[in-house]
Amino acid sequence: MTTEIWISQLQDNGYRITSARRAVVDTVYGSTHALTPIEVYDKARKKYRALGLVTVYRTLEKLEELHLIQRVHQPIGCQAFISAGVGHQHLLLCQNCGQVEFFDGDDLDALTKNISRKTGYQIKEHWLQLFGLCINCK
Amino acid sequence: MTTEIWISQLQDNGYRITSARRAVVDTVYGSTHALTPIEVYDKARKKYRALGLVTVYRTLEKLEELHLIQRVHQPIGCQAFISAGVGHQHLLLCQNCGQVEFFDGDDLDALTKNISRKTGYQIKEHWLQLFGLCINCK
DNA sequence: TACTTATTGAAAACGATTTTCAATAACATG
DNA sequence: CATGTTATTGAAAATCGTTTTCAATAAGTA
Repeated sequence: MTTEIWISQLQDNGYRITSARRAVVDTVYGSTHALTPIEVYDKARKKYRALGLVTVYRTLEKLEELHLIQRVHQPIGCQAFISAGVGHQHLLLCQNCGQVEFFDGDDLDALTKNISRKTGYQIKEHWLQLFGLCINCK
Repeated sequence: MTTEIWISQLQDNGYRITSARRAVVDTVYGSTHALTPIEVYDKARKKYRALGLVTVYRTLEKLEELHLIQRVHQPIGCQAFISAGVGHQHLLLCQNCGQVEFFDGDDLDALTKNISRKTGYQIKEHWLQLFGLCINCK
């Protein structure tokens, strides 16, 4: 698993491969922390000085569109991104250091069926996020 | 259950009761849809024309601080507010009409214990939101 | 009724994001 | 490998949502 997977995904979808995009991909891919556009910009500029913030926004937009990254919602704000897990996964965030972990325990079927019956809603999607302290921080 | 409950909550916490605040409270209280500051502004101005947008922001801030309203996170954005349910509750949103419903099925204890064991995290909080189609829209 | 002080709305400031635009570089073609 | 087309770039300007500043006003107290 390398950044080349994302690069080929971009390529396969008709996007050109540039130094700017490589720098953004290298920064976001494999990060264990959700990064805001500015944070991506600061980090990526260490690899490619000429990078512009606008390009960071545009590249993140494309990566999200291809489902390679996903937006992370937090009490502080909802502008940060993390590489998307494979398949349907949920997030577990450390409230202290910000580390993000994935889990896929989808025991929610019983719950959603139950709610569906009670409310009459046809449930299509769910968001589940856990917050806590990681092994190092607790 | 009337808006007077929120009014007294504000009063009890040392805030003065003004026409502007009444208009905002009247608008948000009991709304079945999550409302953004601008939406609150537009609706509330029908009750009190002199209302300023700034006051809407400031009043929403206070209502949130008193846990009378809560922020609703959606794919479109995270600026909308809805009156908070009593106790620990989760949201169910209609993807078509935007109606918001509460449910409290907290069968998540087993799930969180499971994840906690697997990941080593000490889990403190969780966010769960369901999306679907309400009875009228499906 | 008068006084103190929180609250107000307007305007300005601010920060994050988007748009515009001319220069540049990716990559397909010859 | 050279050339041409066109997506992509970064800078600057524009825009949007939100916050701050400030003098005028009105709520609640004495």
